[in-house]
Amino acid sequence: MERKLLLLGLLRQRGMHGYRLHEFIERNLSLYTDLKKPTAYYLLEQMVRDGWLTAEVEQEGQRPPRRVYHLTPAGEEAFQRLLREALATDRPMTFPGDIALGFLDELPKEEAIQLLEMRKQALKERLENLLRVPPHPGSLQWLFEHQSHHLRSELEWLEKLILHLKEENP
Amino acid sequence: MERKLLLLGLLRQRGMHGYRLHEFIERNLSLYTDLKKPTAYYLLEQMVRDGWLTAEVEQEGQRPPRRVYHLTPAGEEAFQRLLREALATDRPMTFPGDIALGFLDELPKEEAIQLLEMRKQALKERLENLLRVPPHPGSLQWLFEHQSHHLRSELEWLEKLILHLKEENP
DNA sequence: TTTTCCATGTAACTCGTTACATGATTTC
DNA sequence: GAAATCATGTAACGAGTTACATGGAAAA
Repeated sequence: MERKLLLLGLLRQRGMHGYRLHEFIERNLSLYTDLKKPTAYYLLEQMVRDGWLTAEVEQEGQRPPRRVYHLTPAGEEAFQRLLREALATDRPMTFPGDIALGFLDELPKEEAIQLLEMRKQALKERLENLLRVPPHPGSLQWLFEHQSHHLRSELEWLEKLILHLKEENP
Repeated sequence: MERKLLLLGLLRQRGMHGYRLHEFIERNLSLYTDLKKPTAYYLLEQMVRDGWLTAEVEQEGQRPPRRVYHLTPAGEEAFQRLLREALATDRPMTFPGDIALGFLDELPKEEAIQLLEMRKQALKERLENLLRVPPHPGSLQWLFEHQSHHLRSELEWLEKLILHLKEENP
């Protein structure tokens, strides 16, 4: 549903065709969501079938025809509903990389530390890359803020874990 | 792959049949992973086909027969490989609930704050529930530590966001 | 002139879930 | 006698991905 919220929110600001939409998301929001091209086209057509969007074909010169999407009143309603729902909902998150932590004691401590240092290094680079991104307009900046808060917090946690392993009695 | 790592890691400690395995995961690890029953059975059979596990049928009295799984040398190798890989890998995470933050400014500020307060309340309860869990043995405790670190960090962030919205000039 | 861009899609597949089937056995 | 437990699975479905198809136009 979050993906539909995203598409609706962007189309609400101005009508677009699928290609532009996907391009915009790739360029500006790839850090916060990953919406593949076929998925985007599929969801758009689904929302047309559900009466949330209209699609008019438009052609410029000899370029390929475009299907330009706009919100219907039902689409606007859906957007309002999905937005409120998403904001008010706390979603339990499960970290896929975490299961391995449960078997940390199966490795020699030296090696465990070394592997975690590799993870830390990659995480650090990801954070640095994120901080290089120019600021987003308006509320989009909150996505950035949340992401960077999370990365900093993860880094902090990893450092604490590594330190703890190092200081443990052998 | 994380699911297979989990199954391998548990079976390595002692052989088990699918039902017990799933039961154990449900009881002790449901906060950190969700592995449905049919998925467990499916993955186990897949690993038998791949030569990672052996399965011997065992029957106690008139109870239903059990397929008891044990690691083969190839299974042990796979476990070692998957464990190292998972520990060293930093996985970019995307928060599904976040997209809505990008449209925060589409709502009256009062309502936005109110919705986020609801999210905060749910998050708080989730944290409190987690803290009520008795400690896990050995490395499993790290799963708990990471989860609770993350929840505290999320709560902190949400509080900062709400505060910022409240203090913004109208 | 070959590559990249524009623009839309389909087909096949993977991973995982839900709902259901089976049948004995212990518990209420 | 009814319900929950033990134990294994299948079938159908859903969301999303990858790889591919098409074909003209612009750019290198």
